[in-house]
Formats: sequence, C-alpha cells, structure tokens
Amino acid sequence: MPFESLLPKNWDHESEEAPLYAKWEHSGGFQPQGDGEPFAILLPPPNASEAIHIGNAMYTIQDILIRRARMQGKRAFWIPGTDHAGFETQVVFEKKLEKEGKSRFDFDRQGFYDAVMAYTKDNQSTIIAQLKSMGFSLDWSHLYFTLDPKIVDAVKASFKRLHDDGLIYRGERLVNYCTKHQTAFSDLEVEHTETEGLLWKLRYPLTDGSGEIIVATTRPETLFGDTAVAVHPDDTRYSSIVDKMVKLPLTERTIPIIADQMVDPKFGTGAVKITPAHDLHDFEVASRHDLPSIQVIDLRGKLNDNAPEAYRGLKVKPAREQILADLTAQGFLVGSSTHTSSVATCYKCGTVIEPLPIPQWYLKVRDADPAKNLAELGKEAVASGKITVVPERFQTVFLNWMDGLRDWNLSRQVWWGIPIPAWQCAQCHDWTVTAGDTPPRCNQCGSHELTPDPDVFDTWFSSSQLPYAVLEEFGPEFLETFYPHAVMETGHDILTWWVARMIYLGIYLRGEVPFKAVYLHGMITDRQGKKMSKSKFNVIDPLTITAKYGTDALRMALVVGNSPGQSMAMYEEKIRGFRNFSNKIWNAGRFVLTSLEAYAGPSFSEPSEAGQSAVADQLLTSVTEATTEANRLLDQWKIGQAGEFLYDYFWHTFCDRFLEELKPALQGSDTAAQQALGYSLAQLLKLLHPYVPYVTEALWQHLRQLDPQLSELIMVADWPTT
RNA sequence: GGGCAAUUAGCUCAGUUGGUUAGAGCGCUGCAUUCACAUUGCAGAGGUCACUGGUUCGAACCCAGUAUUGCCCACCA
Repeated sequence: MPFESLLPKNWDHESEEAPLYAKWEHSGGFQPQGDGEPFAILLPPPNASEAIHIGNAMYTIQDILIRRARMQGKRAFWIPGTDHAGFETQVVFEKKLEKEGKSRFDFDRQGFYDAVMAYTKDNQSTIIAQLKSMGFSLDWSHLYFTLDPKIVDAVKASFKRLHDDGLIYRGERLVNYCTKHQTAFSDLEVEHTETEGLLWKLRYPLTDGSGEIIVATTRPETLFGDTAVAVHPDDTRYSSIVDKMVKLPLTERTIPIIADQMVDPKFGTGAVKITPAHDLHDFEVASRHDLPSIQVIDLRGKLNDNAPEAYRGLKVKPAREQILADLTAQGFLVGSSTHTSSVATCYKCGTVIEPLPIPQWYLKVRDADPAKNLAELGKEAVASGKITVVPERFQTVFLNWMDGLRDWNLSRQVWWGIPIPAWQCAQCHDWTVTAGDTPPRCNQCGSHELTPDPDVFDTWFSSSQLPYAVLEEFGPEFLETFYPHAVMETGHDILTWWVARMIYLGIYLRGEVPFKAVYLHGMITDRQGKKMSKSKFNVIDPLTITAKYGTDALRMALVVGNSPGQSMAMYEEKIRGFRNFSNKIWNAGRFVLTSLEAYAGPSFSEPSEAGQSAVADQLLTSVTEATTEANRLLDQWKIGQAGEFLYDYFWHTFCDRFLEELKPALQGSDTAAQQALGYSLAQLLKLLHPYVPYVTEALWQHLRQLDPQLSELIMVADWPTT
C-alpha cells in the first residue's frame, strides 16, 4: 500500500498514542529483560488520592533514563507505585467530609481508615491511567502501594530493629503541634513566617517588697506556665536580685529569678519569663536549672485547668486579650512595642504552631558508635562519591543539611497511616515495641494491661524505606538484583524530606546505599516564575496539554531548555513549539518512507558501504558525530542539552540540509544513498525515542514494512553507539 | 542571622568547565506556496552577557566585592 495515502499529513497524536502504548505494554518490554546490567528506578510515588499534576509529568526524565537503558540492553526496571500520603490525604479527605457536614469523629477509627482506603483505592486507578497516558514505560506487573501489607510489615520491623539498637527512643520534649490538625510535626513541616506583632512589658513584683522586675514577652497568655524569670549572668542591672523570688501576676504563685547565658541583655528588658511547657528555649533553660514545667495550653489550643478559672477554656487569642486587660487593670502591664519575629506555622493550614510537651517517638540521628551514626553514615556516602548528586551543588546542600540534622519525630496524631507497633503498660508505663504483633505482656514488668500507641508513623518514615521494602515485596531475588537502584530522580524540594532519609536508613538497615545517583530536577513555574498552585489559577494540567498538543510535545517541553535543579517556566507557546517538532519528525519520516517505497536494498540496521554519493557519505559521518555528541551529553546527565541537541540536529541538519540535498538521489536508483538515508533515519529515531516515544515508534512501525530486519519495537531496538 | 541559586536578545532560557564574529525557541521584519511538513522554508533585525574592580595573551565563564530577585535553613523571648 502506498505510504502517501496511508500516512496523514500531520502527526495524529490523538489516534496514535493509546494503541502504541497498548502495544508496548502487551509486548512485555516494560518488564526487566535479559541478563544485562540491572538498572532500576523507583517511581517516587504520586499521592494516590490526587490527580496527576505537572510535577508528576517530570517523571519524563525517569522515562528517558529508563528507555535509554532498556535500549542499551540493561535490565531496565521502572517500578510504579502510589503513596498513601498519610497526613496529606487525611487533610483532603477531612475537607471532603466537612463539605458533607461530617468529620472524622463521626467514624470509629477503623471505619475512618477503611473509608480513606476506599477513597484512595478509587482514585488510584485514575492516576495509573494518567501515568500511562504520559507514555511512561513503567512495569505495571510490579505495582506497589505504600500501604501494601508487606511494606507495612517491613516498616514496622525496621522500627523494632532501630528501637532494639537504641536508635529510637521515647522523647519527652516539646513538639511542633498544630491545634487545628491535632497532630505533631517534624521540624521540616513547620514554616516560619515573618509576622509583625507586639512585645509586651510586664511587671513581676519581688516577694520581699524590695522592687520588681520587668519582663518582655510576646506571649502573655503563657504567663500561668511561668516557672522562673531569667536574666543574663553578667547583667549588672539584675545581679543583686538573682535568686530572689517574684510573685506571678494574676496568681498567688511565686517563681525564682535565675541567671542563664541564653538571655540576650540587649533584647527587651533583658529579663525573660521562662515557660518550659510552651517555648523551646525555655524548655532547655528549665532542664539546665531543673525547673518544673507547667502546661497551660491544651491540645486544642485552649487554656487548661492550670490557668485560673476565669481563663480556662479560652483559646489562645481571646485568652491573651483577657489577660492583657486584667494585667492593665491591675497595673502589671508597663507598655508594649511593635516587634517583628518569625512565627512557626503549620505548612498546611497556616495555624500558629503551638510548642507542646507531648511525648513522641524519635529517631536518633547521631550516636557515639560510628556504625550507628546515621547522619555521618549518610554524609560519608555522598562525600565519598558512593552516591553521585546531580547537579553537583546539591551535594553541598546535602552535606550542610546532614551537619545540622536533628532527631526526627516519627509520631503523628493522625488516623490514616501505619500504626506504630508500640504498647504502653498500664502498670509500669514502660513501652513494649514489636514488629507488629500485639505483645502478650509488658517487657518490663510482665503486666498484661497494655494499651497500643494510637499514633501512626510520619509518612516519610515509611516512604524512606521504599527502595528496599518495595523490592523485598516482589521477592528476595529482586532485592538481590536491583538494590541499589540506578538513580533516584526527584524534585530538589524533597532532598531533605525524603532523599536524605532514604540514604541513611538504606545504609543502616540494608548495609548499602539505596541508589547510586540522585538526580534533582527543578520546580515547574508559570511564565512569571511563580509557583503553580490551584489558588493562583496558574496551574497547567498536563492532560489538557497532551490532549491538545500530544504527549511527545509536553515531554520535550519539560526537559529541553532545563538543567537539573533549576526551576523552569512552563507555558503553552513553548509546548506548541514542540508539537511542531513532533510534526517535523513525522513528516521527515513520511517523506523518507514515501521516497523509499520501492526500496529493495540492504537493511537499514547497519550503515552502508562507501556510497556513490558524496552527500550520502557526509550524512553517515554526520549522524555518527551526532550520535557521539548525544551520548556524551547523556552520559553526563545532561538530558535537557541532549534533547535540545537532537532537536536542533534533526530539524536543521538532517531535514534542512541532508533531506534537501538527497532529493535528487532519491529520484534515481542510488541504492547506497537510499540505504544511508534509511539507516540515518532509523538511528535518529532511536536517539529521539526516549524523548518522543510515540512519534518515533509510529514511524518505526512503518519503516519496518520496508525493512523487516528492524526490531519489532523501537522501544527495544539497539541504542546507537559509535 | 547563615547558606544556595539566578541576573545573557522584546519574552522564556541554553552556553559542554578560559579560546575566532555569544546561541536556541517564541515574538518581530522581508521573501517564498501546485515542493514531506505553513504545525514549512530562506533571509534578516535585535545583546556593554546586572554592576565595579582584579587575574590572564585572551573572561559570559576564574577571583574579590556591590546590587536586585528567588529558594532553603535558623528557637532571639
């Protein structure tokens, strides 16, 4: 059949893409094949309960890496999965409930969990379909979900092991607590925002009647939790009254004046009230001076029974107003001044974080024993080059981060997630940790009165174990073969949340780095360089784009003109340009196909002998050079540059120059020139295939009709080398 | 307060580690249509490479500093 009538003038992505994907998937080529070098990439799991967003479209980089590896004959294994995204999903789900006039408290705990599970599973099929439509060559026969029983078991077993090794402990300290979401957070989940506030000066009279001390505070409502007033040891203004007692306003309680280095004599009045239960500094001062701690704010952000009756049950803000009014009335308020400070807020809802004394499970990141020093183990892996970081500058970011690493709070007061396998004894209050099974008795005193910890793990604790937990889920031979993974490709924004934790947990728990390289891409922004967010109405939905311009166009637009770690603007005109490129490839292919319709020469899979045409010879040389250049860039992780190079080469050298110059040869019977042309096209399609898989595969299928020796799919064709 | 990045054409950005006249896409100007592709081709205009010094035979690139923007980290009550 003549190609001319067979092939439409324009690349028809709409009708071509889905059948091609089905063909790939059914071929089994997405699964690791043969016995080449193992090359695994774990898909950073998208949130199962959300639709795909433009950030997920950046998985294109992984697809490019995996498709090239596959063509290079490696055992390419790209592992798909979805994330239960504990807290994130619970927030979304609760918002949905709120719209229905319900809350999670309308469910019992299991009922709620089941409802979220159903909701999540429901959405999961949507996101899988969306990932497929992006052309991603993921091995769907090995799909994981972060709450798969085996993964859950692995996470609990790790917790037990870390606990037994002394790296997990029950920390009695202040935690970052969001009173709206009713859960604690790690330091990472707290955002600091500059806020203009007031600094009040309060008069605390000395009990011996010899005077008073004026303290400066931004939080007068915590006054009932004060257990001391602190001044700097060298501050001569106060040296004579250190160790004297003062009477706490609005109460009958007396507290001491103490001296501590922490106090900045130049700030405020040089005297600060110490509220160990509600301030991180004060907590430390209290532990140095052995001061008691009195909690006056409860988990809902209201004053509790430790406050005088008049204030109990008031939320922080009204309580503050009431207390200030009373202090003023009784002459304790000396004055106030404006004051800018950075206030800790919940990264999700913006509620001011309340530091509260709640015991939680912590992972100890430093230890005197080098074999247990997680922070140093992680550092060493990167510093020594066992893990390559791309771009390089993030290596410094990583190392600096590890230097400042602090113990990690693993507990979340959330219902959706993996329950922490710990039980508290009603008798001795000690904790018994297992790998999941309910313990028969308390490890400490043998009592049978055990209560399970109601908390769940921080999602990142489980996701940080995915590199091995997922492989183990598939079977021990997978861990054996594919660990460590070839590369972890993700956004630079989660270097600290996720990548760092995967590294040190992988090294400690499995004795080897989880991946050999980390590739960090930048964030996608709108044309003005602003972050995309639903509330700004500047989001680009990847599926709308692919429907309009084709998947290949979006894929090119995402990687070309971008370098790792650098944020990148995305807008429609840019994508349109790459739609034109898809079409250019299509038409170049169409032209070659129609020109060679009657071709009966040697296969296109090998370069021809020296041809009769000088132009054909130049073409072969040129394609060889282009192949070298593309490989050189790709070997240096320069995916964007390689893409741009191939774009430019194909369009302006192959098409504009060689196709034009070879037109005369195609009219005649210069078989050598024709073979050179067919060969060159095949090579270029292969080089382009990881970037624009659909249009290249579509053409390849037609090219095979001229040359049955070509592989069945370009997806598994031999990668061009020189 | 500390750290990291960015600053190159009207716009969005590359620039392969110091080497001729600094590149691309979009936009703009002019020309071309029975030609694989107008989702095209050819030609062209457009840049003091943020600024100031320094190193060098030679700097967009290296060094020191300045400015602006963005991001990350940080417990000043």
